[in-house]
Amino acid sequence: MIVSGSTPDVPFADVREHLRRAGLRWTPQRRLILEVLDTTAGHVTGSDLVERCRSIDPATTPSTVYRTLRVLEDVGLVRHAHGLDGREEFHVRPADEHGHLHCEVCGESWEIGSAEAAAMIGAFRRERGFEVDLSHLTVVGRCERCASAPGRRTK
Amino acid sequence: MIVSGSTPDVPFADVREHLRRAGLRWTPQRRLILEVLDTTAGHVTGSDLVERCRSIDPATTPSTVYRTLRVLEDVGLVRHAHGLDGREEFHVRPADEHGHLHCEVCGESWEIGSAEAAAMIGAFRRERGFEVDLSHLTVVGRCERCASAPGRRTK
DNA sequence: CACGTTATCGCAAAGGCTTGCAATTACCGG
DNA sequence: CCGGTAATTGCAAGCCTTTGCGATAACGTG
Repeated sequence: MIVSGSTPDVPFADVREHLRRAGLRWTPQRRLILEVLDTTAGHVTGSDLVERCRSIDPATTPSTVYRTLRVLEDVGLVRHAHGLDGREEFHVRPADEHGHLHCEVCGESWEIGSAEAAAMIGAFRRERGFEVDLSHLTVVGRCERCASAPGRRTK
Repeated sequence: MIVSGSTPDVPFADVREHLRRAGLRWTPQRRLILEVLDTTAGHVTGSDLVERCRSIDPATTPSTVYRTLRVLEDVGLVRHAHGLDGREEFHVRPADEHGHLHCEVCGESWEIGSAEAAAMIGAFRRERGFEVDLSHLTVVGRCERCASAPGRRTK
């Protein structure tokens, strides 16, 4: 659904280093997961990722995938946002973060660039000392096209 | 966790009318659910609601509760937002909508009033024709206190 | 290169939520 | 107040995700 920009190559050597520094290990499972994540344009849900990994290595286990996603996220290599239904959607951490705009009627989504978000982020920082996590931001509502017509939930 | 304002009384007669107009029915199960929802300060997750309803009527069934929540939301009597983990949190539709701010470190949350959100909502409307759904808005990041210290995920 | 420590894996079970389907019952009309 | 139609309910089964636990295997050391 979301088709974002490039496909940044993740230097596995660096990843391994990243993990090692945190006392973590570099395993074939983690490598596969990261590889698939990296190959994927846009975002993936946990179950999608499990499926994709399985198509490469049928032995892939859900628990390992989900746990690995957390580990990679803790280390800062991966990020997640939430889809329209609240499910987590993962992606390799991009150079410049962005949030998402979801139309609750047609289900389409758009990216919110950091420039566009600057004003609101600044406002929360200024008035609350709150540091907004842009890549985690999901704004739901109705897009221009759907805003005119009535109706609710498509999904 | 969230303890919002008043406990608005829902006039059941009106609700019944609301439903009837949409060709829907007023059943004891729906009444119980709405009653519990109305009695609850702040937001509830689906499973919380099931539990609360069960403490009143042990015969309460999850599927009915979840389905009823959707129906009530479609009719406009109930709304939901997303917690830190993405789970839906329901509440009787308040007179004035508000969004939420969640600190991903300490887990605390605050309300974003419509006045405070006006600028950002206006910006999306102006620049994208996008109509933001404030009561569905969940902004995640780090609160003032937690922003200084490092660390990730508390939960 | 073998060994020990301990992070990680795979499994199984459980919790949260959704969905198909047959039985029930709210509601309208007579 | 009775009967018929269609919305709802309850159940069972299923998907998604998390978690405890024993077995496995990275990785650093000797």
